[in-house]
Amino acid sequence: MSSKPRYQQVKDYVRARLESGELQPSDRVPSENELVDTMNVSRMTANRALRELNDEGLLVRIAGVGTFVADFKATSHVLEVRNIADEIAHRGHAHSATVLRQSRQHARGEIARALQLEAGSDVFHVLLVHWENDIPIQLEDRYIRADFAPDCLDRDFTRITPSAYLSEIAPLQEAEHAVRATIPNAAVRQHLEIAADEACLVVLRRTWAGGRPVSFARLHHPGGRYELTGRFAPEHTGAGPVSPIEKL
Amino acid sequence: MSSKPRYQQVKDYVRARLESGELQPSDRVPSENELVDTMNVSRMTANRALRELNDEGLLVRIAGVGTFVADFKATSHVLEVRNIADEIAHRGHAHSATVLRQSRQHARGEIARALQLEAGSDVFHVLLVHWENDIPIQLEDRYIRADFAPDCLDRDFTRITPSAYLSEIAPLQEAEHAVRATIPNAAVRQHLEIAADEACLVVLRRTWAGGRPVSFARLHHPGGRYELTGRFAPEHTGAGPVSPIEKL
DNA sequence: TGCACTAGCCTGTATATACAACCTGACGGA
DNA sequence: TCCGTCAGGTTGTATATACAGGCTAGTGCA
Repeated sequence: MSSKPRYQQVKDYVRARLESGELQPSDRVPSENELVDTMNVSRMTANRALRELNDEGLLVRIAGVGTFVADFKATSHVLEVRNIADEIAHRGHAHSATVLRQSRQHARGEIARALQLEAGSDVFHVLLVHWENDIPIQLEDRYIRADFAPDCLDRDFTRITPSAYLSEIAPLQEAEHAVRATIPNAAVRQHLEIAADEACLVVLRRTWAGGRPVSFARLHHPGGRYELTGRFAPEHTGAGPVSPIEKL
Repeated sequence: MSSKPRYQQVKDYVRARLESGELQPSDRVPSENELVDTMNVSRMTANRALRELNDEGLLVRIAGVGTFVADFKATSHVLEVRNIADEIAHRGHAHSATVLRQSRQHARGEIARALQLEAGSDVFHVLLVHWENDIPIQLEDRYIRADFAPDCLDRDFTRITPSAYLSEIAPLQEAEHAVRATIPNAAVRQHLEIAADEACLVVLRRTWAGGRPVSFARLHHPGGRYELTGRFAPEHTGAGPVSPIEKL
C-alpha cells in the first residue's frame, strides 16, 4: 500500500490506463506537470515514472512536445534460449545426461575458426546426450579451448553440465547464437532416437570469456519434440505466462 | 564531449572499468558518495548512473551494503524474430512477394483452435512467397479473423506485407512465437525451391489485438538459407554488431 | 568472554529548484 | 499574405537537501 514508492504508484496509474484501453497508441499521456497536480508528487518523481515507462518501451517522449503511448512494434520480438538443464527443471521434469565422448583433440577447420584458434591447437571435445524423463532431448557437441579449462577431462558431466562448468571456471561475458533446421545424419538420429523423416533444430552457441571465444557448441534437438517459444506483450501485463502455441 | 549528460559520463566511466577487466564480477564498485567526490557530480546523478547500470543487469545493488559487478547470466539469452521484409531490407537486399492464394475460408481444426474461433467461422487465408533478391526465403501461410480485417481480399500483398497490413488496421498488442524444425512436404519444397534433403525452419506466430488472437501464421524458411541469430553481451558494448556465426 | 548497542556507511526515495533545449501556436510587422 | 519573433508548455538534466531503512564493525558494558 503506502509502502510502495510513489514513482511506482505513478507508473502503475499510467500503466493501468494503458492496459484498460483508455489510452490508445499515439494518444497523449499526462505531462509531468499534470501528474504533479493530479498525483501530488514532485516533478522529479513524475519524471522518473514516465522516463522508466519510456525505457520499457511503453511510452514515447518527445522533448518540447509531450509524452505519447508507443505503438506496438511488431517487427522485432525475442525468443529465449535457455540452458537445457534449467529448461527441463522448469518444466518440472527430471534431467540426466550421458557422456558419449570426453577427449582432447586438435582443432581443425570449422572448430578452429569458431574458436579463433590456429589449426592444430588443443581443444577438448565433449559429446553428451541430455535426457528429459528418459527421452533424449538434446545432443550436445561441444568444443572448449584447452588453455581455458585445463581440468576438463577430469570432470563428471553427468553431475554438472558443461555450460555450468564453464561459468564456474570464469564468468562468461558474451554469447552468440544461431538457430537452424537440418536433416540429421545417422549418428545424430541414433543418439536422439528420432525417425528418418524427422528434422533437427540446431542451436549453435559460442561463448566468450576474457575477450576471446572459449567454447563452441552444436546443440541438436529432435524436431518433433522440441521448439523454442517466446511471447511478447507490452510488458508486465500481470496476466502471467500464457500457454505457448499448443501442439497442433 | 561536454554535450554528453553527466550521468552518462559516469555510466561510461564505470562501464569502461568493467569492460577493461579492471572490475571483475562480484567486485565492489565505487559507492555513490565516492563517485560524488571523484567525478564531481551530485549524489542524485551518481545514483541515476548506478541505478540504470543496475537496471541493465551490469551491476547488483544491495541497500546498506554497496554496489557490485553482476555475474554474467549464461542461462537465458534471446533471439530476434523480425518481420521478413525489414530483415531483408536491413541486409540491403531487395524484397518482393508473390501472392499464391488470397481467399475466404471456414476455420477448421488447428486454425480454429489457434484463433480461438468456432469451427466454421470465417477466416481469410493468404499464402505468399517472400523473395530476397529473387531467391525464395519465406513461405507465409497466414490466417486472419474475417471480422478483424474485412477488406483483406481487396489488398495487394505484393505492396504491403500482411504483417504491416495488420498493424495498420489496429495496434497489435501481443505476439507469440514458436520455432520448429520440420521436413517440408512437396508443395512447400516447390515454392521455396529447396532440395529433397533439406529441412525447414518454421516459425509459428500468433498476434493479438483487442485481447483476442486475430492472426495465425506459419512461416516456412529453407533450412539451408535461413537462420535466426542473436548475440548477448553485457549491453551497449560499443563494439557494434559482430558477425554472426559464419556459415561453417 | 560474550552480548547489546550504536556510529557510520550504504542504497532508496522524495522534494524544491534551476537552467537548457525543444516545439508549437499566436501575434504582429513588412 | 508571408514571415519572423516571442511566449508558454514540454522534456532533459543537474543540484542540494532530507529522511528512511538496511547492514557492518566496533565500542563498551555485563
